[in-house]
Amino acid sequence: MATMVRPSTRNPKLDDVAARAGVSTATVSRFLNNPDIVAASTAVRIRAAIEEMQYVPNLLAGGLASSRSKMVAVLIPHLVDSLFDRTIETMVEELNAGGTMVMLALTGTAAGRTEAMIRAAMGRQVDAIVSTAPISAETTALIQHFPGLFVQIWDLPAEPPGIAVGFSHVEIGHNLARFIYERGYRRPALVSAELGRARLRRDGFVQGWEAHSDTPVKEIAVDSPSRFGHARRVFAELRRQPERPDVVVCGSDSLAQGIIVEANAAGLKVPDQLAVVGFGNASVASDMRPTITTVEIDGAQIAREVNAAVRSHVSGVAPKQRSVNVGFRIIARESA
Amino acid sequence: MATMVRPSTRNPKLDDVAARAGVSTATVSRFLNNPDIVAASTAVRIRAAIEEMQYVPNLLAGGLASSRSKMVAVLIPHLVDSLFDRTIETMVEELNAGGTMVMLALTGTAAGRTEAMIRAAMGRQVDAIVSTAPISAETTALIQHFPGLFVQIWDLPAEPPGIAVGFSHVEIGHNLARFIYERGYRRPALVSAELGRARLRRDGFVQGWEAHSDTPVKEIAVDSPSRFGHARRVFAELRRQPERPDVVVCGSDSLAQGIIVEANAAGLKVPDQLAVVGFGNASVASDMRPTITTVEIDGAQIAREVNAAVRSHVSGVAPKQRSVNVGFRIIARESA
DNA sequence: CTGAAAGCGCTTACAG
DNA sequence: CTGAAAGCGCTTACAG
Repeated sequence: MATMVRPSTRNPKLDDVAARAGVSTATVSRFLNNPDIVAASTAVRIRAAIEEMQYVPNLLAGGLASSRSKMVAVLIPHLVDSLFDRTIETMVEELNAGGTMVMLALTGTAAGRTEAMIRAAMGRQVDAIVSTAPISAETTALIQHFPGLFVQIWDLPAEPPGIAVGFSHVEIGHNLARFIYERGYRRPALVSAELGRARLRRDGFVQGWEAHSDTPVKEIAVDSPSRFGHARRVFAELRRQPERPDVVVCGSDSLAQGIIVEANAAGLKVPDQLAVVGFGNASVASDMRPTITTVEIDGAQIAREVNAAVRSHVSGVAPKQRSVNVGFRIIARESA
Repeated sequence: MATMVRPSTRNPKLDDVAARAGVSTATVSRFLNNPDIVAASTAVRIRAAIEEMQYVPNLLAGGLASSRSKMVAVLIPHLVDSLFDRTIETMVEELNAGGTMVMLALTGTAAGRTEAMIRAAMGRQVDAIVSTAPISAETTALIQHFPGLFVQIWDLPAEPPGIAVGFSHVEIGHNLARFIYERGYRRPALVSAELGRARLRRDGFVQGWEAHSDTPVKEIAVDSPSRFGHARRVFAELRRQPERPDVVVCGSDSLAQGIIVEANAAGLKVPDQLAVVGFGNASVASDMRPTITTVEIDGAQIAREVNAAVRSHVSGVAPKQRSVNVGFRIIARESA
């Protein structure tokens, strides 16, 4: 039953600062939110009072009164082995610098938790919700009641519930097929998760490949997300093929890295005896030996586009476009 | 100037639900926060009203009134290449499941931003602040005014400002030195960041090694955090040594992985010609070829201990202990 | 440029 | 088990 004893001096509030500075609470509030509209001499006194009292504004009260919480919710499936880490990092850093905090919600890969997390975010009156998850019909209905900005990222659905910042997964698959073909490879294996966007890239790849060649694409499924640990099983399966593939297109750079390690262990030269392509352009892609040919997604740019849209939404301006396509780039390196 | 037009039907609030259910707002509030104290028949009506109106409680208002925000702030230096990803993931998942959201704040490796982020968290009235950062004297003064629980993790300072959940970095270094020696290695190289906890592990290692051997430890500095990309330079420096080290102790598993790749590329067998030790027991440690000998930190357990402390703090019970030592474990695998 | 006052949407003693 | 009412700490038209 022991409760932590606290110093009896309660933390100062706006009234205390106002009293000390000899102004009204309204003026202190204005100083806090819009310093320019306060007289310079008044500002000096308020600033001093705040400093002396170590005043920290209660942003729950502020948010309630202004209906702007200075919080943004970000929904991702997982944190570990995530393709989104660079995007999240850039979003958080930039928003933090502007005084907005990020609520991180983990949805897992199964459906269901996404809606609960959206509710949790709405309950906190966040200014925006940024989600990597595809949105179901029921969830769309919920989002209609969300007064903030809903941003779907890493994808470009035809009719996003809010706005979208992403790229075309089908197009990536398509371009990868052409790239591989033009490099002279003729027996591709595709290692891919079977759901969501990985599926879209797979579809694009298979379609694209069929335009060039009659050789079927050898497909190997892994669970999502593609990771280093999948490599052993995948490589074993590759070796079992009667006609050995000459290139493996992977769902992530870490899986590609794993395949290279397995190939080395088996005495296969990459890319001469087996070429490898990754996805995401993680830092290992350029640091691995051999360096890994991959698809670059500019996660930081996605973050910047999102933040710009959030800022303009908060200041009452609707984003110019419904969808922002940040594109992608195939980076040819040593592994393929 | 175009602002998004919103449906005129404002979102329902507690009064609306109360009116619909034919009870007072107090009763709805009780139902929401403590369903058991409401009569079963009343509960049925309230539940129905909430469901029909798709009511989402405003937790900013709730937090202001109750001074419990159901938010916890987590401060880490970076998201990418972070040793903390498993800890954060477990914390977020568990807290989310209990209706608490996590505010993620990035502090960078330089000082200064930590205090700003603590202020930002305090302003949002978070129930707890969880930080991986060492705390300066001024920041400690600020924390005195924080009514929530302050938890320092991944370390065990003698006098934490709040509570601490972590382990001894010096002890890890010490035990690693003994482990290496007992395995028969005699010319260790230590690759480590020079600041913070990496520095503590380094000190423990060097001290521990001196108890066994007169051979000095070859030290190579990298910037924080240790990562795969450092391997090329580090390995080159290793090869330049007149007396080649027989084991490399790394600051992370991904750096260890990089050293193995470099060794392979140079035709050196791991562990026969060069042994490698990692840190953290990331999933690659067990998936790499050879598998990587490393130090396991149970990040998920740290998260569970933190969450338990937060829960008890919120229910008014002081945590039993000031410090929780979750320990560590050296896992011997193939690489050393 | 500044102040008095109403209001944001909840929670919680207090009384019954 | 329930209700009336005060209060949480801000913001913001409105008036000057």
